[in-house]
Amino acid sequence: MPNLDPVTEKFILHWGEMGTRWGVNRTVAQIHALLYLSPKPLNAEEIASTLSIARSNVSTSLRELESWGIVKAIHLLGDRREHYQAGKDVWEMARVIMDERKRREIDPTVTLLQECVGELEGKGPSQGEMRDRLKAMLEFVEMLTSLYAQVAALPTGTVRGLLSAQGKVRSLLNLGRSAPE
Amino acid sequence: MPNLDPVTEKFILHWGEMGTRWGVNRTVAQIHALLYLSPKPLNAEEIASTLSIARSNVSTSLRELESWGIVKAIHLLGDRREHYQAGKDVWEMARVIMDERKRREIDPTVTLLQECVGELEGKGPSQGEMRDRLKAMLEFVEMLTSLYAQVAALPTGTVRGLLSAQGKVRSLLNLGRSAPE
DNA sequence: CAATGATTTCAGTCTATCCAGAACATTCCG
DNA sequence: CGGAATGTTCTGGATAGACTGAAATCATTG
Repeated sequence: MPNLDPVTEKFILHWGEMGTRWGVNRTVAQIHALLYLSPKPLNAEEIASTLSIARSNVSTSLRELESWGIVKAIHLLGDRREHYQAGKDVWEMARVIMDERKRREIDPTVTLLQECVGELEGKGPSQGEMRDRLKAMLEFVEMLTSLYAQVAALPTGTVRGLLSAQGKVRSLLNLGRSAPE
Repeated sequence: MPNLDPVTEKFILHWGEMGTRWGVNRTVAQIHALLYLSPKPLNAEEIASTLSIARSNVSTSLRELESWGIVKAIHLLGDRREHYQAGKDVWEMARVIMDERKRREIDPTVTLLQECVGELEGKGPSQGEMRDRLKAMLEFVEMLTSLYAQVAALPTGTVRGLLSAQGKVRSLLNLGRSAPE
């Protein structure tokens, strides 16, 4: 396979490193980076040779990426092999990833916190402080969830507009509350 | 040291597990969970025996937590040992962690993306698509950064209010743009 | 239904990270 | 100064997870 363009390689390596810092397998992240930049869908063999990793590794990593919903397999006419491509809309990609991490990690955490708070109800004031802390944590996570859900539901373009308008969030949020300072 | 309350233990174990999923050492996360729930500051020895880990491990983990700025060492009168306590305000805690991860991970990513885009300027249209992708990614990260900065700058109470008002974000954001649907 | 091509599964190996324990350093007090 | 208490650094062993290569499975086509 053609040797990697230096810029592509740089990006792939960084993306892989970034993955490990956020609990994503390095290889999985690298494959995703490669597919994201690739102008055309790639088959498993191309991915393996480009990144110098075993085909079996590519196979499992691709399944992982598919389970996250950010890589799709497609078929090309006249080619039996599966070809893979990554979603190109970064906002959509982020939304899918966040949804999935919420489902896998945040939701169970909310459940656990609810259990913890529940089990402490009726306990003496000796544990009152602890219960308050757990409650605060629970409320925080629920708040984040709600905030994210609202932002994620917005049409893509709307949120993009925030970039151009510094301070917009503050002024907007103030509207619904007490008088602006 | 007194055996752990079952609820505390449950929370600590979950928090440790959660940490590993987000690139945080399990022990580090567990110590943080313990300190967050503890009604009083704990010294290294207490932490070690409560969690059944080596003192050396506690020492390095505490330094890690201090470097993140979410655990502080304090001194008690008449006690030579250092005692450690975690910040109690979850919103503030999240802000500190996000700031730090931005500094350590997002900022370098922005730099790298800028380099990548820069190196592709002037290259032929063969790489045009790739440049557009990298640009899109760069803009997305910068947008997130800006959005986060704006939210983080808000007084704590303001954001909390969002929890009670479902759909508020949408209606607020619409104000600055075209007519609501 | 063989034969070839493509993909997945699996068992074992390898490696990065974590962690315990020892050695070392520092502080405090008699 | 000696020794106890506290805290840090270092080294080597243990472990979880990642990765490979081979074998098995599945699909396609003549």
